[in-house]
Amino acid sequence: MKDVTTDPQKVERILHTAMVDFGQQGFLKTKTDDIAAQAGVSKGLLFHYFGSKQGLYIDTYHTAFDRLYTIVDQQVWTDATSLTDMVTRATRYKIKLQLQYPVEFRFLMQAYIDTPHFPPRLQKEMSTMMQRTQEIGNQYIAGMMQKIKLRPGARMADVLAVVNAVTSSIMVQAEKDIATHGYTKIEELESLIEDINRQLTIVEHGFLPD
Amino acid sequence: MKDVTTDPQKVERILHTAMVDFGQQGFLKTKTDDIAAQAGVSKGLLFHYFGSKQGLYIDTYHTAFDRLYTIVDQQVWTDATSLTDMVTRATRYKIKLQLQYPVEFRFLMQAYIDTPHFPPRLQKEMSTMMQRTQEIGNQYIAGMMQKIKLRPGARMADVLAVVNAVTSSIMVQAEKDIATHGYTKIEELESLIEDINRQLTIVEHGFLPD
Amino acid sequence: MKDVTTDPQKVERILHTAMVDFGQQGFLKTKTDDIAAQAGVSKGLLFHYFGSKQGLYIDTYHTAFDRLYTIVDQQVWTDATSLTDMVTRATRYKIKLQLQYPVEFRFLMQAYIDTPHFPPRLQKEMSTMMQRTQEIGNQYIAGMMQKIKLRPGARMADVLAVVNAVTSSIMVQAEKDIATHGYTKIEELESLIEDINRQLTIVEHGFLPD
Amino acid sequence: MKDVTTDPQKVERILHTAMVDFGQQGFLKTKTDDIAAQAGVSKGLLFHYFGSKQGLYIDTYHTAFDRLYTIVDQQVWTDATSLTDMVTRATRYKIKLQLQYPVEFRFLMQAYIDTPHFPPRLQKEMSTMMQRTQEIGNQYIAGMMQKIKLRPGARMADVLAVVNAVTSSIMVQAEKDIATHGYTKIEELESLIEDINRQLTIVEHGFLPD
DNA sequence: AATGAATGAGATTTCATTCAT
DNA sequence: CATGAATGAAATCTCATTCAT
Repeated sequence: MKDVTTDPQKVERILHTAMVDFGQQGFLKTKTDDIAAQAGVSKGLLFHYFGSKQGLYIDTYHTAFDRLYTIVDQQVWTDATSLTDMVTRATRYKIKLQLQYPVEFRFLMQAYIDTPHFPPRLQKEMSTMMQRTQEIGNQYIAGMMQKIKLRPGARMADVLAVVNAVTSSIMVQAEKDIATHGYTKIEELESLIEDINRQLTIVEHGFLPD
Repeated sequence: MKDVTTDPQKVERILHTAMVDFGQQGFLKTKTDDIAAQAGVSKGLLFHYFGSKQGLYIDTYHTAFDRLYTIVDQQVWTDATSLTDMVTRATRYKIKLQLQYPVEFRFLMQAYIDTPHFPPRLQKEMSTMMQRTQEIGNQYIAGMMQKIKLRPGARMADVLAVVNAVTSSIMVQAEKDIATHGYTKIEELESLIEDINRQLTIVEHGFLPD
Repeated sequence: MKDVTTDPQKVERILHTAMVDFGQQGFLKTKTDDIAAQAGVSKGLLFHYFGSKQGLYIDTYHTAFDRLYTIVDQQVWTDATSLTDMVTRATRYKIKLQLQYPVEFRFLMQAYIDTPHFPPRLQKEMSTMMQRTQEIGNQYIAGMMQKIKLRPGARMADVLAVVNAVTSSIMVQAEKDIATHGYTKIEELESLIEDINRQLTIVEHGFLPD
Repeated sequence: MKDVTTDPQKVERILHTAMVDFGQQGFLKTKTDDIAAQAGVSKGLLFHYFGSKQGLYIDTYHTAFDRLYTIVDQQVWTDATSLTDMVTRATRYKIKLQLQYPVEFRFLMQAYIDTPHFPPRLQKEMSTMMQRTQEIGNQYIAGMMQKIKLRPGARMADVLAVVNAVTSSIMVQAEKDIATHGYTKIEELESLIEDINRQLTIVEHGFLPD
């Protein structure tokens, strides 16, 4: 955002609207006219505050990112006793965040998917930031896994990949369920938590009989 | 396609170009001007044949879908001895298809991601078709799994979900590698096959020591 | 102009209108809407043909320049007997051109004046072309003056400067008269020719009594 | 300026900034935002004081005009012995003024050039004032020339025109040199004075051998 | 009097779609 | 059937001017 004096409420309204619209429709399909109208401000103000549509997108990204990643409480899962327990707890926590900040979550997932279709300048800027986000996520899981003792022949990188794959697919499912059924409470998604718990147990012990 | 007399070669060129462009840039960013120019036909013909940009997209989808799913040879993996072997073989076969039909593959993956951003009519039509595709994929894997005897406590649906998650993440990685490094031979992607083999072995036996 | 097929009549109408409007109002004040409307074409076509407002300006410049500088007939004055005769004839010829191509003349004079106010890219491009034009003009006059024998103490460069100054001021006056009174025939501007003739005679012989 | 109570310092700052910006970029390219920011006042005040951008331009013109033409010291050259001497001195004095009041000079020259591109109301108002300025300038020179005895056949009006043309072209050159090289002392422009001296000598005695 | 956030009319540019040939 | 020049609605962005404080 430029060094213009801004009305925090309007900024908030614009960013919120932008997050919703960009998150639902992606960058290209979202119209600045719509954002301004929905936020109850003039088109001019939007450009006065954010310079351009791309500038608004970037600021929206930072807002969503900061809101989510500054409140993450790592303590929730660091005292877990097993990987399954650990990742299950982390996922429950993540889904809670997703329920608490559905707009931010959706926007960030959308941003991740949309990046290749952005205008060049925006694409470049977003790619850099995406990478940073990716790395933060990996650090958390990598940290968790250092305590685990592996079965002979099982490589750490592969276990990480499997756990990541399972977790991602559950998070995508959570996103869909929230969007489709309008869930707002963690209880409504408890079955997903149970799913990941069982699935990770399979990854821990295998699905074949001994 | 409408009931107009068409020149098969031109239809083919248009559909191919559309598949490439839509697959690389998505629906909105792709310009009808570019498709017509690259296909060596007039823009008028494009609309004469396909009615609209959305109509062209739908026809392109059908073409890509049919080309891939009519040639799938299930025999390749149905005589496998273990799930890991089975899925690894299936994945290798899938990656071979991806190398043989990179344009169709890329388009379909892009279509899957893009669907929520389409204009309403297109979105509705695409969603239905997507679901059908999903189901076909699941049937294959489900078919494979019926022969497997599971460890007590492990549910079939969960094993299926884990295997799907692992396979998907590998396929996404394959897509990225192909796009980034321009791979054209299965040998260049053999390490990915080894990855999924090791990862599925972990899923079979677990990563914890007995 | 890009490699698009163009309707010569429409191109002609657009360029003519652009020349008139840019020449009267300068670059910034001229609106693409107006040009399109006056030329009887759609706004879209204008951009289809010329890419941008700046592109249209540059093409208009080339058109004006080429139309004027390809038809210049140097023979008119090269057989003159004295400098005064020579420059007077050249000026009459120039004013004739100005009457024949008032739009081109006005545009080019305006372009010369406007250059410093252009958008950066256009400014750069125009500056280069302006310089070229300047040089062509100087060559003509320099050519004329090589035959002249000067009074001791009078430098060629100074004579050139004085003649240039006198000629320029007459040309500016001609432009004003044409714009103000709507003159269309050389006869109506004959008094200006007489002015420059008398003024150059003064420059030849001085205004002081011997 | 309207009949509002005004803070003289702020008025001064606004007018100075306006003079610089209008002089450098012309009327249209200059933004009221920039003027207000550079003058350290609010945009509101600018409109409160001057009513509109056009109003500000007109007031700026008056200010520049008054500042230059009220301090002109005619004594400097009225005791000259010859026209060349007289005009050379006057030009040196004028260039000194230009160095002392570069902003006012540049603005007035720019205003002279820009006039035809102004919005109608401004254009009308400016034209009138321009004429007045022209006339004042002419009076000075005309005054100088009354003492001169002309060669038979040479008309006063023509001599005046030639001298004006030569002087103008030198003043334009001075403006360019100052802008380009950032000259601030009369010594740095002494060569221009010599130029006009030699050129006027040519006008006095002619460039042809007797 | 003074502010500067806010406005919205208006400018340039894009591109799916049409239609005369 | 085939063309591609032409259209104009719609999008992004600018900036003089206003007005609540």
